[in-house]
Amino acid sequence: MPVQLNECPVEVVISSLSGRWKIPIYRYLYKNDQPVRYSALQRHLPSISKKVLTEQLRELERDSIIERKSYPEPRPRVEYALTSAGRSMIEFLDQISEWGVKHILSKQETQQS
Amino acid sequence: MPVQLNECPVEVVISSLSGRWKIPIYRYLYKNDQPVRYSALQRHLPSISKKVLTEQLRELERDSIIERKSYPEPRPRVEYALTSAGRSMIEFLDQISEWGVKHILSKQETQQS
DNA sequence: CTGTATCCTACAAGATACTG
DNA sequence: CAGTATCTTGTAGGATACAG
Repeated sequence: MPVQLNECPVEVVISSLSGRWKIPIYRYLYKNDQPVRYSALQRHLPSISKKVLTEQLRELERDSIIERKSYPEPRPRVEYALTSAGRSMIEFLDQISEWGVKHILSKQETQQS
Repeated sequence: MPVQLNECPVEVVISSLSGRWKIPIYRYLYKNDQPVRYSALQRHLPSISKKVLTEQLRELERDSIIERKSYPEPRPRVEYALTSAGRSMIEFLDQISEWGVKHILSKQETQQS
């Protein structure tokens, strides 16, 4: 039986987390635990350009991991936050982290910086 | 505090699973539960080229997810299998799958094929 | 402040041919 | 059988300038 192109939920989820800045964005939103402004993300990720930041945010939004709220006030303001689905990813992310610490960091003991 | 470039184990693990064919390869090795020949992988993933297959295998090997054993017999033979670290990924992969089924597939109910 | 619009580069992935 | 070696292409990501 040949491979089924993207019927596999694991592939879909992995690829939705695969952008260069997606995990850092996720971590920041998760840690803050409240809506965060575009400019705050920009400040927190100093080496990201606006184009790329917007792209990564749009993709996370398309994948229902974050949500975007716009307040077109005198001073325009946009806030991003994890959806409840996004927040619930923490369970497997924690397990991934644990796996990584166990199997990656332990291999680097013998390396010099 | 700015982002730490790849001190984050989650980023490392996600990116080690991010290749186009890595999850399909993983799934095949996991399902078979025994060493699998290069040619068997090729047959199972009909649309992959040898160059790409070899690349993906080398990366999975570098990341200690699979191991390669070569038997330079009359008819050369190479077998790939999950390492025990690789096999232990199944725990979070299962959780990812569960998350995906719950949050992705359920959104597609309203789509037509 | 929160974005687009362009342009550019690097690299992942594919097609195809050749090899020990 | 299990790969390299080349060449090509698509796309992610970055630099920079402009805009509502």
